[in-house]
Amino acid sequence: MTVVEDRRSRRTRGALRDALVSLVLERGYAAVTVEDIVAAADVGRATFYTHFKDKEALYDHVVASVLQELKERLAQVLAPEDAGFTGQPVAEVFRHAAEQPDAYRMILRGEGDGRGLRALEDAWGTTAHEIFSARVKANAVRPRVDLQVLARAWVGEQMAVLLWWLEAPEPRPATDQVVETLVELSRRGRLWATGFDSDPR
Amino acid sequence: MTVVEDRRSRRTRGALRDALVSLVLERGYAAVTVEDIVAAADVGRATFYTHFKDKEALYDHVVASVLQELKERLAQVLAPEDAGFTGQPVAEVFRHAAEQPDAYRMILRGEGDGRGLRALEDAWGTTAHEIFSARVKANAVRPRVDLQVLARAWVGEQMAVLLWWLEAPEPRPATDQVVETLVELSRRGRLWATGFDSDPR
DNA sequence: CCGTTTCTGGACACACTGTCTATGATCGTC
DNA sequence: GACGATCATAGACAGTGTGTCCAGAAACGG
Repeated sequence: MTVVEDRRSRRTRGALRDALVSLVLERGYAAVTVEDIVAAADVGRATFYTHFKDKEALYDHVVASVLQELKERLAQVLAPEDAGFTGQPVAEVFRHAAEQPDAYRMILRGEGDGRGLRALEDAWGTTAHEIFSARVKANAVRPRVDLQVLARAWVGEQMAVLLWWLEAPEPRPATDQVVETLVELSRRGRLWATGFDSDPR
Repeated sequence: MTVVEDRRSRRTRGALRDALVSLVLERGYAAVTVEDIVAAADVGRATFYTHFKDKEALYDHVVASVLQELKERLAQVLAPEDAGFTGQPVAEVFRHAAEQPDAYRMILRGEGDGRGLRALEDAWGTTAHEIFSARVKANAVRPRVDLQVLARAWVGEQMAVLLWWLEAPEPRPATDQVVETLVELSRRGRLWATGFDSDPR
């Protein structure tokens, strides 16, 4: 087995990936046919089926690639035992998304009947859970809220803001600024953002 | 034009709606065909097309029905000028979702390429924005965070938790308890949930 | 350069779609 | 309970996209 893929395969797969993503963003996943994809990628239809079983397999391949990269990045950021709350992991996700905004938009919009969305949610949620666990351990306290729920909530918030950010017209607000806002919300709560620091009632 | 729909139409449409939702939850939207739907609903295939243009139209109809109901409910809860933060609107959404959990699960999972998800996000987000605006006005402060972003984040958080709640094995945790947790997170921030009240960075 | 791998168009059976028509069943109403 | 209006239905139809196969052409890496 060769280490590096045949150039033709590489080119073909890349073209198919790009074609899928851009067509889905344009028309929606359901409205995209394999024939559309091969036409956009300028590839023979028979060729498609030598690489992927069907449209779904190509979609899953794209999602898996993105998640694989993301996991590797997050692993690096999380390496130093970091019970503080620097927002590093969040920033890393935003940076990654900025590098391939289209794929992220496809996933976050829920294209593909939300399969990519759920996969991203799981991957991100696992990281979130680890962060919260470390924090609880470091503070030696009993968590006030079930950590699974907390992780879900946190991830849901971030994914929503990430999608908003990716869909915003360019030039987008600076990554650091958005991340800083998210961290502040986690730190002080949402009421802080619309009123006084200590809220009566 | 008659006020009440013909009984036959009502029955047929209801059966189609239920069939779509349960099939989608079982196999995923893309894997469900019109033939499957009419078989499950025990309706002739020709009949389907007298009511809906295609599968997508049926899906949109279901989503629109849910959102319509939700809007009416939220309007009632929001009627009293309520700048406090009672969590009433959130509780109302959870109650509504508990009444038709399957439709909500279909939507929140992102089935239908996320179209329902986006529609729900918009409806809910509008309400959220109104709530935050009222609060900012009541406190006569300049919001620290763009209210659109804030609304997005809030809604994202709640939708994530709602889905978790709906997918949880029965008996589900009590609505009030989950809502109370969400309100607390908004009030004090997420760090509070995993540590001490005043957190040193 | 040569053996291997990939690409390709065209043909095929198949599943599902969306439309139409004629007939029978069920409705609301008087 | 009878009647006109509306709805449900089976079956036929052409059309579109799918997934598989093949044999020849092209591009690859060593």
